Amino acid sequence: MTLSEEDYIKAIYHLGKNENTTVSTNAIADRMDTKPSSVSDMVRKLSEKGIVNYRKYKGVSLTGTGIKTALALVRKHRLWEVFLVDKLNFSWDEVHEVAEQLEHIKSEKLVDGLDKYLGHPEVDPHGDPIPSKKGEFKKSIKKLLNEVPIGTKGVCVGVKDSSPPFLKFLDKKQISLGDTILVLDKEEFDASLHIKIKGKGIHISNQIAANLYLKITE
Amino acid sequence: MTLSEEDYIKAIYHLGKNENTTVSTNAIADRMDTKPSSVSDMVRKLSEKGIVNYRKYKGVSLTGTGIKTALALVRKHRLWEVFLVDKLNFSWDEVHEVAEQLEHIKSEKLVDGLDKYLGHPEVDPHGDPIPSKKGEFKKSIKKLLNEVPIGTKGVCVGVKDSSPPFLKFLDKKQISLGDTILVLDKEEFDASLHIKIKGKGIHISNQIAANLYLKITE
DNA sequence: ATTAAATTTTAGACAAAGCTAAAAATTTGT
DNA sequence: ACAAATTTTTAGCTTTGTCTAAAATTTAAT
Repeated sequence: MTLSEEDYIKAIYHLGKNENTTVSTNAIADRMDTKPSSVSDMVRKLSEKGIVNYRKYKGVSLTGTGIKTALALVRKHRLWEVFLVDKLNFSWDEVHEVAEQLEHIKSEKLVDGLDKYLGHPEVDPHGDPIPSKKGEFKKSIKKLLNEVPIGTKGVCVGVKDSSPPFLKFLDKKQISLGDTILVLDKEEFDASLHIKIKGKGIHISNQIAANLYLKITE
Repeated sequence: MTLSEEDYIKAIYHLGKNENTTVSTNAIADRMDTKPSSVSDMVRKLSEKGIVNYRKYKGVSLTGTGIKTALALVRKHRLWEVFLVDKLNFSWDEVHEVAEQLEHIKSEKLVDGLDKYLGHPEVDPHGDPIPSKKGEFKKSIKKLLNEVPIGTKGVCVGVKDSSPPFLKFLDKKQISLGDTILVLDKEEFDASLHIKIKGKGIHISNQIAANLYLKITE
């Protein structure tokens, strides 16, 4: 399996999102920053290898083998992201490019060792789930913080209101993208929230919560 | 800098060992398990890029830039080896192949972070010195354990007598390749040694010491 | 439903890195 | 010193992955 083949497999996997969705040549070319003609060539090759299902002009989808390969790559990518953030103090937004390289390293022992060393994490720093060795993983969805039930745990992945005052407020409260948030309790009176973030509990208004996106795995 | 170029640079560096020694085409081909004709091609390319000095039929040597590149690769390789052994419990002899892949990952922040995370190690699990970020490092030499002065610290890298009884003895004493050994004291009477290994002090005869190779950085 | 627009595939080239076989240069043996 | 042996380079071909331009197919629009 070459570098390039692996990149195509990942692209097809991410574009196919939900299931065995069939993906268009142009979509792949766009995502990979290459030309449709190159995609045609590679897709034919992957098809001959039994990694994708392909009918000319009709789009492409991953076979069982293809999905397994894709999940192994995603697993590696996300484990490395956890490593970079947890152990080497990379920040949320610096990890992707490096993980993109690291995911191509071939060594089963390395991946297993890393997984164990990191304590078998279930999500990466962006809140996306990490497939198990067998390829199992939970789906994750994005919701506004004020819409989730008590007890929900997730990663803060975005803001709805991106005005400077709001961002400044978040900064003051020490809430940053990538932080894990646990919803402890809700006030009935004003729908304000008690949450746990960075190890300590804080109290935020419903209005704040209504502008924070949480990625949760269910 | 492509993967392949980096591999050639490392090969030339290791063959040139001591200094700006000029290296032969055949030697490179042998070490890299490729053909001399391929080496000729690549060497011409590296020469055009200012990474090696090259005169047809006269051999090749690294330029200043070339040496800097080589040292950066060696640094990465050895840091990863330390990571694999110290953090992921790889054994002495499993690390090379994986480090060979990891050394090609491009990210200054990653290398610096790894170095710091590992506590700025000075030698890899084989006892070979790790170049600093600036490319400085101590030479290392191999000596028999009974020939080094008190206070010497090194890594056990080999045996002179490889007979089963001796190896069995080492096993019983829990002395393995890759262990760091510190010479604590020498008995004048029988030249036996007190050494520290795996955190605890033990006592070994001169005869044993005379059959253990230590790699020390001076 | 037939043409126009968009998408996809093919054909032909190119660069990187390798190989084989043959030519050129260097080294060695006598 | 000169022929033989060795080493190194060149020439030409292959594979992988890419590109451009042109052809084929599908989709959309009137």
